[in-house]
This record gives sequence, C-alpha cells and structure tokens, in this order.
Amino acid sequence: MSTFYITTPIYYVNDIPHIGHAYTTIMADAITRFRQAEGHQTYFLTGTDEHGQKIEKSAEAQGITPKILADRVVERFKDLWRVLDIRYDRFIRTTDADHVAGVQHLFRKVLEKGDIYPGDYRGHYCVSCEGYVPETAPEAASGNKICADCGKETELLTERCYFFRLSAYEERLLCFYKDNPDFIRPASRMNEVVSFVKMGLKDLSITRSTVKWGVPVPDDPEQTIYVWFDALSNYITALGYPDATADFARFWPADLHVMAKDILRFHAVYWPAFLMAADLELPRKELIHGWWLKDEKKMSKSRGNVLDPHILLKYFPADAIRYFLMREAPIGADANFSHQGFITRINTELTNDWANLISRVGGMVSRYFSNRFPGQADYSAAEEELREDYLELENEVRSHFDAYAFNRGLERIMEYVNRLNRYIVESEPWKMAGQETLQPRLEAVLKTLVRAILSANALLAPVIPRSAARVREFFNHAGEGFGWKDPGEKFAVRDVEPLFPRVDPKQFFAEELQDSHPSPSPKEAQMNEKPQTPEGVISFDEFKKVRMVVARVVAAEKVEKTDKLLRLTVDTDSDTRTLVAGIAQYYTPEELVDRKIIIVANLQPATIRGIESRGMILAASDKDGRPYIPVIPEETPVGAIMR
RNA sequence: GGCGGUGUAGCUCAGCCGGUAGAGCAGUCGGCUCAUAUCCGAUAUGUCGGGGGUUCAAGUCCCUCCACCGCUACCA
Repeated sequence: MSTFYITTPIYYVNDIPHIGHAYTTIMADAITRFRQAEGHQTYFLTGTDEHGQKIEKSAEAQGITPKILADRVVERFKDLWRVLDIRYDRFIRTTDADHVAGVQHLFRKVLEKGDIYPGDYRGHYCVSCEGYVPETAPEAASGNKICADCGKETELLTERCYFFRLSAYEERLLCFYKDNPDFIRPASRMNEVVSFVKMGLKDLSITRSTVKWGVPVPDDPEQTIYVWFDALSNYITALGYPDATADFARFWPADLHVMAKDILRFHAVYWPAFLMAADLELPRKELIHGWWLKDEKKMSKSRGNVLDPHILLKYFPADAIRYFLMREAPIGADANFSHQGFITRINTELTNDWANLISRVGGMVSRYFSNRFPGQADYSAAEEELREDYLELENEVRSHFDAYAFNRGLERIMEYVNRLNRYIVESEPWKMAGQETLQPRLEAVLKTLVRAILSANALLAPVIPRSAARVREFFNHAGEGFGWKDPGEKFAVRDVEPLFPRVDPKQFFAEELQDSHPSPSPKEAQMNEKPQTPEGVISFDEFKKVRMVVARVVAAEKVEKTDKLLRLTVDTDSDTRTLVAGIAQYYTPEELVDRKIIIVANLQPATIRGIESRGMILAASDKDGRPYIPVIPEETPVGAIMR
C-alpha cells in the first residue's frame, strides 16, 4: 500500500490559533482525507513550537513556567482542531522528550560530521529586550541598529555559539532544485528560493547562550539549540528519528510539507541542507500557500484585525469554514477574507445548491416512495448521461485535487450540482408522482439523483467530512471511496434533515460584527448602509492624521554610491531627525542647508540604503518626476504645523 | 536596481499549445413549485492596464511603458 506523509508547520505557542493556522491545517487535513480516499496509507503531523525567548519572557510576565504557558496554548490548538474535524496522527510538541532527544542526536551527528562547528556570533543585541535584532533593522545615527520592539539602540555583541555550515550546501541545493523542479509548489516560489541561494549562503548560527528555554546542546549545557534547527527537526523526530522505527521507515521522506509563504526559506533552504548534512532523504514536495488578508492587509495582532474562527463557528458549522477556505483562495495567492463573501459563498453554494438539492430529493423519496424504492425503475438515456457526466467530473476533480487546486475542484463539483438541479426541473418528478404508469420513471429519476448525490458527496468529503458523513447516513450508504455509487436497486433511505441551515446575513452582520468587529471593511460598511465618503475623497479626520511640519535643514550630504539620494538632517523644533530624499539629481547639499522645508513628520520610518529615514520631504513633482521644493517664508517658525 | 508575479464585466476570478471574450456573485426579465423564500431559463455591461510589433488572425507570442504585489543588498 502506498504511503503519504504530510505535515503542517508546528505553530508557535506565543500566538493563539487564528484563521491562518486553521487554513494551513484544514488544507493538510483535506489533502490527507483525499489521499486516504485514493487508498493511500497516510500520516498527518501537526504540533507546536514551544521554545525560545518570547515564550520564556511572556511566561515570566504571567508568572508561570514556559511549559505551563505552552500547555495552555496547546490546549487551545487541540480544541480548535477538534472543532474543525482535523484528524491528525500525531500532535508533536518541541518539548516532547522524544523530540528533544531526536534533535540532540541530529545535532551530534552533524557536529561529528563537521558541518556544525563552534564560533562567535556577532549581532546587534537589544539589552532591554534581551534579544538580537535582525540585520535588516533600521540604523541609528551612531551606526547601531534600532530595536523594532522597544525603539532603543542596540549594542554589538559577540557570543560563543555553534554554526551550521550552510555555505557548503549551495551547490548541492541548486542541483537538487534543478533535478526536482516540482519541489516547491507553486512554481513562482521556486524562483525565489533559487535566486536566494544563488546570491550566496552564509553559515547559520544555530545555538544561543542567551536563551535558556530550549533544547540543550549535547555536552555543552551553556548553549541551547536555536529555533530552526529545533523546530524543523520535528518532521523526523515525530516518526521516531533517530530510531529505525517502523513509522520512520514507512513514511520518511515526507510527501508534502504544507506552509504559508513566510516560512518558505527555512523549509526550502535550511531544512534540505540539514537533512543532507545528516545523510537523510529530502522531502518530496512543499506546498506554499498565501495569506488570508483582512481589509487588504495581513492579519496581525498589532493591527487588531486577526480573525478568530470561533466567531464564525458560532453561526456556521466547521464544514462551512473548511469549504470556504478551500473554495475561495487560488492555490498560492493571498486572498481577502470578507464576511460578506463568506456568507454569500456558503449560502449560495452549500445551502442553496447543495443542501437544498439533498433536501428536495430526500423529500420526494420520502413522500413518493416512503423512503423505500420498490426496484422497478425504468431508466432512460438521461440517467445514463448523468452517470457519464459524473465519471468525467470525478476525473477532473481528482486531478485538480491531486495538484492541490481545491478551489478548482470544488468549483467543478458545484457545476455538477447545478446540473443535477437542472435535471430535476427538466424531469419534473412532481408531475409524475400522481400517475401510476409513470412510477417506474419516477423511481429511475430519484434513484439516479440519490446515486449522483452520493457520488458527488464522496468528492466533497475530504473538504467537508462531517456533512458528508451525514449525507451518507441520510441515504444509508457507508462507502467512502470514489466512483459512481450504487447501493442496489431496492435501497431504502432515511428522513433528510437540513444540512447547512441558512444564516441570515442581516442578522449575522447586525449581531456579530457589531461587538466582535468594531471596524468592518469598507465593503461591509456599505452593505450596512453606513454613510461613506465618496470615492477619492478623504474626510477631514483622515486629513488630520497627516502631520506636516516646517523643518530646517541642518545638514545634507549625498548618500554614497547612489545617484539620487540625499541624507538630510533636519530640525523640527521638537527633535532632530534624519531623512533620506531622492532629490540629489536636482538639488545640491549646499543649497539645501539652512533652508526651511516641509516634512511629513508622522510617516512610518523606512530604511533606505541602511539609513533610517524618519519622514519625507514635501516637494512638487512634474511628470518626469523632477522635484520642486516649495519656498517657505523666512519668518515661518521651525516646527510650525501645516494645515 | 535585479529576479518573479499580477493587471480580463460593478465585485471575485477562468481563459491550455494564438482564431475575433467566459463563470460565479450582484442587477433586470421570465418559468417552476419537489425543496432551507430554495431551483431553472433568458439578459445588459467589457477599447481583455497603455503603446508598438509579428501574423490571414493576439487577453493568448515579441518589445516597451505604467500600476500594484512578492523575494532581494538603494531613491519615503
């Protein structure tokens, strides 16, 4: 029997589960169920990443141990997976003893091989946050980086740690990508990976002495193993690595790692390199999906636009959420989540088309045959056509699902559902009902509909398993595999109950979005007929958000190795700040010094050419992009606000 | 700047190896009554981002420009 090993990332317990976690996990679950229906023996792994400084600190803040903190969050994940009908084989935690042992073994093995070596890590360390900031962080005038969390300057720190010899794997990785062009799906992501590796790989520091909450380095208890070496290893330790367990032999290498695009590099570059270093086989494929956006923006805790699946679960069954997420988003692209879109999709496709089809067919079988077919059906070409259409549908849907294009597959299934609804209207069974001679025809029509429903139901089952099981119950059919369903000529059915009760959009928006979602998207606001400023017009309040002040240029210099950039130091009265402007081709530093200009003072800082630019200079721009800096009357005080 | 992607009906998107535009939703009109006020049919709207080129024929190939997005070591 062929096997299929699939994983989600392990989720960081610093965050409580949200729709993004749900998306990845539902996708993996649907794929698992699909592979099962195809006859594969599957192993589905998910879990949590529990180590690291953030956990250490937030546990400290709550006055509990990191493990207790993790235990609590883990329960929330498991609860959500239970509610969403996620059927995993193992929920691994990086604090599991076998994982810890496995990571240590892996570390030791690569160390002995020589691809892990001790060295010094130099980084920009934030004392108050007790952590390193990334190289991409903005830089202060002193040359030190600025910590994104607290805004304080960092200091350059050197600490002893272990490095992984990632640089040695550049060629081998590129070869691997070349030989396995399908390794990363969708293909566009593969290009990103290849170009990243081609730019050159630096060795990776994989341990920390500043972090205590982690897997200790074997024989060097001062050090703990840092995030990625620890976390990625879960995919093999879950199967029993380093022991030659039956699971490991049967399921490794993984057939599919599913993840969101933000952790692509770690899975597509670091992970294969680690495995090569350990002489292990590489995963076969990695499926990268996009993000769910809210109001066109990435959901984030700080933005407060995170979508909690529990709100939807109050109104809709888990299958509705599963269906929507799989149906709505194209394979690798970001998708926008809107409640309006959600309700419309569920009400039209699942309620009106699919559930109502089942309801009307079930109703007729009950009324006209008392739920039991006599077995005297008189079939015509129309019924045979329905069967043939189904077989064609199944081929297409399976190949879509095989390519993980669930949106396409589900779309095709709905076409078939529409086809069935049309068939009912065309055959007009209610007109046959009263006529004795047409009973065999009526039986043929309804039976064929039940068969078609059961068949389509099997295709839907990986995505909406719970309602699929109910449909099987309604029609007394146990088989979960694919194919044209034939329960026999004399089969009996049960009474059918509503599958996806209609949710009234008005009620949903009135009750739910008011309390739980203080800022509905513009579209939804319009649905609620709230007043809106006309397109292209901003309100006075919106205008007031922009803080423009008069500033005096204290110093100006060209940014080295650029043609267009000037680095300006300006005095705004309340502070002195640096900003970068792309005006060097038209203005010399000399003519700007001491001049008064207008700057946007509350613009989000950006790092340009390694310089943090806090604000932007206001200038008119002609169609060629040439800037014209307005002249400010000499007597204007520095710090004056424009309005 | 480099590499990649996207730009098609009001909205969300299909359109493979080129043959004079499609679906769903929303809108309008009509039909049915078995069904969760559900279903079925018909129907308006598009210079397929702009410009140029190849071709008998181009959303579909080539060039170029614009906008937006992703990765990345630079024009806020």
